[in-house]
Amino acid sequence: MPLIGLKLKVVNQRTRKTEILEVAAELFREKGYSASTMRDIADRVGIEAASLYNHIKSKEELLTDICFAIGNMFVPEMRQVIANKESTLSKIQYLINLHIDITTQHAAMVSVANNEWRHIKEPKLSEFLQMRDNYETCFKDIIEIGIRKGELKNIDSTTSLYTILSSFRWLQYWYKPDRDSPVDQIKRDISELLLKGIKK
Amino acid sequence: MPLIGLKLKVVNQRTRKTEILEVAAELFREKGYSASTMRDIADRVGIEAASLYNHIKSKEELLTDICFAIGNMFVPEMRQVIANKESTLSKIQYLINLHIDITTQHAAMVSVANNEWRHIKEPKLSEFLQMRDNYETCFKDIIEIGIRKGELKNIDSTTSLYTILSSFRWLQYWYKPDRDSPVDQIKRDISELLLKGIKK
DNA sequence: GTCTATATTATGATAGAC
DNA sequence: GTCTATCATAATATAGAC
Repeated sequence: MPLIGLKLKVVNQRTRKTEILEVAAELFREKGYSASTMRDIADRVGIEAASLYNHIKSKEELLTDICFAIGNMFVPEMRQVIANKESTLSKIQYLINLHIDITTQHAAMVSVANNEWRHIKEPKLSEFLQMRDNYETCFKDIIEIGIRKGELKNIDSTTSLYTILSSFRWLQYWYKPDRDSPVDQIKRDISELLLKGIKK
Repeated sequence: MPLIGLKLKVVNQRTRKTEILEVAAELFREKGYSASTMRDIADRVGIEAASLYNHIKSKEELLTDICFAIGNMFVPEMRQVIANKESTLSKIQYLINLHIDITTQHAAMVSVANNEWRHIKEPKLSEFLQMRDNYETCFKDIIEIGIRKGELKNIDSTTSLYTILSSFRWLQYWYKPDRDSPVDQIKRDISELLLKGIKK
């Protein structure tokens, strides 16, 4: 199962809107959505705050676009994983790699989608939460099937799911490509830890 | 090694300041520090915003108090663990239990200390980060000694450390005592997963 | 597409009566 | 210790010139 479909429309064409989105994601990660002002964003882009409104409708549109851009990277991948006939372990292995790839390639946006989604306004908020909930349910189903098939230990599936999903969180803050191990090494290390444990 | 010293001065005496701190922690977790207003806090306490200033100096004092309250729960525990002569595995086991206990007992404050510390102002911010950095360095040393002694697999210690620390994060959002497994079951499940892996 | 100027609203915090 | 009234500031967003 090769990783595909990770590219995102929103960061493909290098338009001004793309630039604003990337600057906003970086700022929202650093200071949080509420503490980041339109002036902050405008400063980094190199224009006046008022000029931003020629490219976007509102500050909240920036947040919503970022969160859905990340969500939309995971959804089609999960569909593929479910459709596949491989073992539970290789499905989980694939999802671990997927999370690490997306997080290291889009660290700022992943951080915003993980931590700032609360500030999305209805009705988009419900849509986002439903997307996330659906993803988690699919992941949990994979774990539960693995337990029934005897591939996985009988650890509570909710605990397993959230422990695994949480365990990637540090990457969005700490992973620096130039300082840390290469991504492939991180994938091997995290997979070893989650699948077989730290104990020798 | 029994868990001791988890009680906190700040939540022991039921004063008005205690109440304000608890309300603030809950609000900061729900909406983030920046999006939470003094009027929000005052509403939940049942007084006017101006009255809060008879008990606290500023909004930022609330944040700083919360973050250091949590930090100060971990520091003496880590000192004890280091001084102890037990095996690496039982030290890690103890620290896992410690994180789960503190997080389930003080979920809102842990969430704030983990996610809102960026808004602490200098010089307290540096002090907080140094405390955290020191804790992480101690934890990493334990892992590295375990690898050298042959108790742990040779997984990159930075990756191991942050993967383990991150893996508890879901508890601060998701753990509901009435809905989920009891804390002791969670401890067993997470320990099993991190120490020996999900694979059967 | 960017600017200056500004409307509108909300914030953290203080002063002073009770 | 709590209130009402208010200050000073800063936020998002819009209008209209260039």
